[in-house]
Amino acid sequence: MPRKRAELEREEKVEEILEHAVRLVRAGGYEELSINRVAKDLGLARAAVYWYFPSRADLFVAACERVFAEMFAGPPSDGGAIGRIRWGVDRLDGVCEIYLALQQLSATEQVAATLLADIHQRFQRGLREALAPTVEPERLERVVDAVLIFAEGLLGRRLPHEERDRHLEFALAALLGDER
Amino acid sequence: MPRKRAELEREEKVEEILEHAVRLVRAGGYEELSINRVAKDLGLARAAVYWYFPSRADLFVAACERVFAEMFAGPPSDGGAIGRIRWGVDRLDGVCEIYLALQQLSATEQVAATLLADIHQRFQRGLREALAPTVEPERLERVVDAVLIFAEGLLGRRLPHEERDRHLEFALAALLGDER
DNA sequence: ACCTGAACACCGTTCAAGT
DNA sequence: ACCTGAACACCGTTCAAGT
Repeated sequence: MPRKRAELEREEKVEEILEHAVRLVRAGGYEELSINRVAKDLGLARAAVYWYFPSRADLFVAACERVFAEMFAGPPSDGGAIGRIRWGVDRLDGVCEIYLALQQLSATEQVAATLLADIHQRFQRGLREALAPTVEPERLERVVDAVLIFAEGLLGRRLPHEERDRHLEFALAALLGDER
Repeated sequence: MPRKRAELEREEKVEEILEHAVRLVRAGGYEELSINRVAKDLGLARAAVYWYFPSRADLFVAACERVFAEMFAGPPSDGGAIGRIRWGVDRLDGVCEIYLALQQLSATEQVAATLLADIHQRFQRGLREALAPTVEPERLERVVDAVLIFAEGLLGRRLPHEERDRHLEFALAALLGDER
């Protein structure tokens, strides 16, 4: 379908705002992202931003969408199940503040809740793949959920890498059934 | 030690502010607690509040201290290990938003981090007591940590009571060793 | 010691007015 | 369609000035 020139220009502007929003969010989560800041940095009036994004929350969620898309775009790890999961938790830890902010926002903002549900599904798919060879089929779905919930719990702790790994390894051993 | 009249009056004022802060925090977490709101409701100038609490974060943490003290003051459950843990998660869920806000604040505010560490310790003590009869001593400490981390992960999900219990039960069965 | 009023430097959002 | 400037209703914090 052929695009009108006006549509292209609009998309460029959206792109410009979104890119800057991603930069701010990466730097300091939801707190650092303010409509005022975006407008000032881009040389716009504050109100102009609202022509492209209906609210701060919407802009944040749009930026999150980008951040998490890039996170999932990375190459899948090649280790065993535990190696892959550790790698996933590492990736998630890299956007820890953003994830927790999105989680918090999802309590009041539908867009945030929708994106979060989507992210959950993608993690669940990855976990299912990683764990399918090791876990009995009838336990698989519940183990997947449990691992994800535990990983989210770990995230909130903001532990040093090493300690985080210790907890993760222990929980995985228990959840995957530690008869080896 | 005998108290001076001035000291008593000061404590009464602190008490008044703190009580109102607790009310606001209970109603809507960190977001709902604003210095302006406290001042207006109590008929003070905004700046006056700073005579008793150095910042909004400090006032929030002081209010949290109250909320969690009351939470721990409740009667200990009488069920088995799993019953007691379920009961604890229930209590924690009752102050879910406050707990998550405190967790978030603990990333930047020392007072918050200190209180959170204290709360962790109290939960760990409770869990240790509940699990000591069921879990081998050398695994106990790590199981305690894992259960608490899992519970925190559950908290962030804001699931309906029933679904939360399902996940908790599954994780506990795995972590406590499900050979029964 | 305690409190006020004003100020500073921010917010998100709305809206009439311009181009 | 896109953008501005001003306005509204908030924030947290500081500080000189009062009692």
